[in-house]
Amino acid sequence: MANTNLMPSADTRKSTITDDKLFEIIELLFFAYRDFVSDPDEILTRYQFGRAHHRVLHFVSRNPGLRISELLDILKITKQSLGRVLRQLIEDGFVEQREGSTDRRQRLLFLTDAGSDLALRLAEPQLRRIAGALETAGPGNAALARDFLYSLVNDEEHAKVKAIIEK
Amino acid sequence: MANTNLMPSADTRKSTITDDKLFEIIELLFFAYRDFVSDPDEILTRYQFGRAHHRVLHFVSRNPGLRISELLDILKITKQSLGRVLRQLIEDGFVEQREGSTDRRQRLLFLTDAGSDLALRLAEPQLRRIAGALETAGPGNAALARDFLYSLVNDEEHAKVKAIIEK
DNA sequence: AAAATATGTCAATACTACTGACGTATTATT
DNA sequence: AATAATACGTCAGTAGTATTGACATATTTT
Repeated sequence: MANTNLMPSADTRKSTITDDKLFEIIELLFFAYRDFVSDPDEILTRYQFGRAHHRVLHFVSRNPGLRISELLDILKITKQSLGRVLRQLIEDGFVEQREGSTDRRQRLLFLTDAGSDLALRLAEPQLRRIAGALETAGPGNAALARDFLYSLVNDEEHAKVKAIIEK
Repeated sequence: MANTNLMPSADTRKSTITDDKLFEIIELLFFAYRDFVSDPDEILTRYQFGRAHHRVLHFVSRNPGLRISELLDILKITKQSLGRVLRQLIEDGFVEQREGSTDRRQRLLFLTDAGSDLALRLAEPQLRRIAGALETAGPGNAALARDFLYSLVNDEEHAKVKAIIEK
């Protein structure tokens, strides 16, 4: 399998941007994400929690009454993976489940007061980091950053993502 | 621990951007990264590899002759974690180690032809995704996206990251 | 009554990561 | 030449996240 020619050279791809510039952004996405999650990670270890717990706390915090199936679709993990994480959060008193009022099969998710507090403490360094980055990049660039990130998301997820982030 | 007041409200933080807009970007970073790594992940499973293998292939591909210690500093993982991943990549013929010419303690890392091929195949969907996002966002925004991501990186890492991405 | 939905749970497995310690080869310092 | 520092490898033990595939229950829809 010498050269399968899976990557056309820059001039055969209709793009004005060089591959070197694209590689820069690939690497910056790695570095940015690495540091972006490092602050919450540090807090989470004190609770014996990991990133999965953070994600649940975040999305339930932003969407009280979220259903299990919706959370699974957001996180793109399996029921089993979510199950253990959710059980720990409930046992430790950060998350509550309530029966759906119209559909009693549903287990709607809510944060307790302790859960809300923790979610805020986890969000705080990330909010600070992003606010700082947007100030460095200059005002008015929040929309550009948002549009760029949004375009990175799979097309078929766009509608769902839009519905989730716009509160 | 009712309200520890760890998050000042928007008006006490000197920022023109509302928290809601910042939360949008927090969530978009999650969704963008989730989908950004999904294509390579799918390829990697065929080799029984994971994301850590991808990262090694990527950074060695971009920096032939990289030292173990440099790679550890980039990935921010421990020697032990890197050790197993590297051993698998070497056993499977994707990575080679060579003694440093001036310092024989060093194990300089290089990709084999198979390793280069795999690195390219893994990079290809990510290059495409980013090129597409930058075209959607409009030309000239590559620099803005790059600056925004760069600002998200820890300040004390800026010099190192700059040196790595600018090839 | 049957089918579909929402959720929970089991066992087995694997990837990534950690801490802490110890060992070896090589180079730099005194 | 002896000592210290560096670069790397490796051991054991543990933990968090994730998977597949199967099976079970309660509830709602058809």
